[in-house]
Amino acid sequence: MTIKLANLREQLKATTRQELTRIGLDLFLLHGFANTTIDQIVAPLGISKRTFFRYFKTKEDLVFEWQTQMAPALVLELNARPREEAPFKAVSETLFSLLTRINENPELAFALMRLLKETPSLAGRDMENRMVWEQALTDALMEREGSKVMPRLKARIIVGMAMTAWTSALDEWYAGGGNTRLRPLMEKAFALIKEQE
Amino acid sequence: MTIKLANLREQLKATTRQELTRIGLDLFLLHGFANTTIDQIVAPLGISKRTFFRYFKTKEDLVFEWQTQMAPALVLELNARPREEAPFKAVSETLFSLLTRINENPELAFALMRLLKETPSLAGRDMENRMVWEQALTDALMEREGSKVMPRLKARIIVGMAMTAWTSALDEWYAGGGNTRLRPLMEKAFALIKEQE
DNA sequence: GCCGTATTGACATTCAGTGACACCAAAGTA
DNA sequence: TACTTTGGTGTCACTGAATGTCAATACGGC
Repeated sequence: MTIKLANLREQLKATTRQELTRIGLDLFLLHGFANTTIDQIVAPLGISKRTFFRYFKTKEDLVFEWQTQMAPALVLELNARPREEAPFKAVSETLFSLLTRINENPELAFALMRLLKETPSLAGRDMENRMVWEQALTDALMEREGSKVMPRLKARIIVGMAMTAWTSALDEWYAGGGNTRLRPLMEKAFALIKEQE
Repeated sequence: MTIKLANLREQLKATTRQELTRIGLDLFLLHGFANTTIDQIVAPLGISKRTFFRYFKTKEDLVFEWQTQMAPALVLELNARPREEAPFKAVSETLFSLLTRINENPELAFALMRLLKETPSLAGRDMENRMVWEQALTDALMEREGSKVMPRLKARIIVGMAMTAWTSALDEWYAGGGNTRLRPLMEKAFALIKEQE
């Protein structure tokens, strides 16, 4: 995930952006999302509130940086799956690849989920982003299989089922305090989908 | 859906509330959600902006009145299903009961969907509300079957699959301009879920 | 060092949402 | 009927997110 830094300007921009997300998330997790003002976020960096909005369109965007970058990455992942793999299997494996990301820093993932759960507006944005994922994966799946054998409704449903497993397992993990291992839960969830009579 | 009107005060409140949603939706559909201010909504009724927020916590709440009332209604519907019905079937039929509501006024349903599609923040809230439905139905399903045979993860997945069918069919219906009949689409979507190998 | 362009800060403005307080009409009481 | 209590409302003032404008500044190429 390294970004090419053309020049000094880009470097500064990148670090500022990074610092803003770091400080912002810290403050959100500490005092809550609504109780944190933009002024509080920019103060430590000594930049103006106006500048903040040149980095992020909204306060919420700061929380979802990683998530919005995810959709294209998922599509790449899906396209990289072997051609002969069954549709549901391919989509499932694609989502499984996200697991490694979470396992890199489970505490952060858990903290973020807490933030989402206790801030309804953020939960809404979260759902909205998942819809973007679903949309992207649906399109990619149709592309992959050809819209003859895989009409939109069917693709949507296959993707939706995989996402259901993903979401259910993640929620279950969160409900358990984030202590249980996530992978076995995921596997169980995906297995439950398949055995559905 | 008739509400007991205890006294004059309640009557006035009810009609004001009704008028606010009617005018608000009209304006939203006409000029877009963001382009409509609270002042524009309250002006025709001659009430103050402050009063609006005594009826609705946020501007968004005005759009989702009916949807938020839906969760308890769905639970009742699910509880009314015959005991011997298979879990997935029972949940599916529960969601199917929503169809009649939509068919009462398809134009409004379509217009509302258009509003959701063209207003990301509303789409987020929509998803969030669906999560509330899912949560409620999951709890109800566990209750119904007993948490021994129906642990939370399993219940969540059954409900999630049914919701996937519901959502996919609805999206498909919207994509088709709302012209096709919704019920056959729904039936096809639910069938696709079951035949998932 | 000089210049064109991108980035930023300062300032002003709009609008959602909240808090405080006074006011009035409906509901309850005698 | 008159009196009190209560709920709903309007007014005013305020916070904070978000956006537009414009002048100042810093970067990169020359």
